[in-house]
Amino acid sequence: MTSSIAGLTELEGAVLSEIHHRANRTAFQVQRAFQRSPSVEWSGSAGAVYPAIRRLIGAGLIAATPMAGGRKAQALEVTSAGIAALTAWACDPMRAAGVGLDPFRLRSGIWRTMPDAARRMALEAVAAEIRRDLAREGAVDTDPVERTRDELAMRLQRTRLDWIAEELASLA
Amino acid sequence: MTSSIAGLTELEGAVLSEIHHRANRTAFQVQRAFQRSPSVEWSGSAGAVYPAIRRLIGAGLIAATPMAGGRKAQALEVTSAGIAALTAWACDPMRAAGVGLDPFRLRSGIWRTMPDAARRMALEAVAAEIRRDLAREGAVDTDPVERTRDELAMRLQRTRLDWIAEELASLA
DNA sequence: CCGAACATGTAACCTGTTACATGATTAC
DNA sequence: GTAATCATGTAACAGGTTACATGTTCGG
Repeated sequence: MTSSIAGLTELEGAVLSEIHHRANRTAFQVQRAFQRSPSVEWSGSAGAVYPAIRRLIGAGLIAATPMAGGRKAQALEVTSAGIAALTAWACDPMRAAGVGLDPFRLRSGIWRTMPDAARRMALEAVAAEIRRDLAREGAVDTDPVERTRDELAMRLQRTRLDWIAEELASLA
Repeated sequence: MTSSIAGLTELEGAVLSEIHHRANRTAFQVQRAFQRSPSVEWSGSAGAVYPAIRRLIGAGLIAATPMAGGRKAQALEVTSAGIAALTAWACDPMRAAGVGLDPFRLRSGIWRTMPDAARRMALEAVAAEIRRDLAREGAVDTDPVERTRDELAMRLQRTRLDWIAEELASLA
């Protein structure tokens, strides 16, 4: 119980999950996973990932052991304390049920204030972008954890498309 | 065109919208609106709102005029440049279509890795919290912009509830 | 041998958070 | 008069972003 971290941040939880549930054992692999994932909002910048991992190691939630081979790489592993923290973070109902930062939702009210022509154009542009996103997401991820996240992202996008369709219909 | 702000942040856009589309004319009213709104993720802290307004004034997107009466209050108004910036911000398809920071989505994959009993408990706790949120949101907002946002928040929560129901059904 | 990918980090900067400070006005 | 609300701000801190620095290893 060396943990000095009371509640994990979203990034810290995501990092723990990345190491524990997915095959990412080095800090670099964790960072790259964030960079490649199109659905995650963070940039996966080194200036965020490496300090986060250092914090987690300091708190005893991650253990780092030098890897065999010439590479400087350190093999990361989530400790039992880390698993407990990760579970607590993932299962906190208050945080899980939060709406989060939803750029679409934030803008939705504003679109309704716009004149019909501009509104229609804006809605159709966003719908096109969402369809592009859905097509991209069609490439199935091999990892079950990420696949589940993609699945929910697609549901969210379909919900948005439905809403846009209703808005456009109300304009016609 | 004194604007030194290239792209508005989410908070800056929300502040402009708050002043322009809703009746909030002073910095204090804007701040309070953020604090009261249960759906917005930011805390509506003075340390965020006041500097944001100062930036927007500096960029010429907001005009501030002293209000009549003893109060120190300044009446804020979105300038024409501000309206243009707000519209551009609201209608940028890339940003509007983004998934955002979704705590539920981030955790969804992790829940699937949990043993059935714990998973069921976690899912039901989150579902209960979502239902509580939906009940709260039932209180209809008088403002059309905020009401639209609430409506979308409720859709999102219902989508989540559906997903949880399917997950629980697959466990049975 | 050379470029791409691996691997780890640091520094300056920006923005949001909490917590505090200050004072005026209004309702009771 | 005194408590609540209005109104504006600052300071210390936390955390993420970009951009840079550094060196290794592997494939062609």
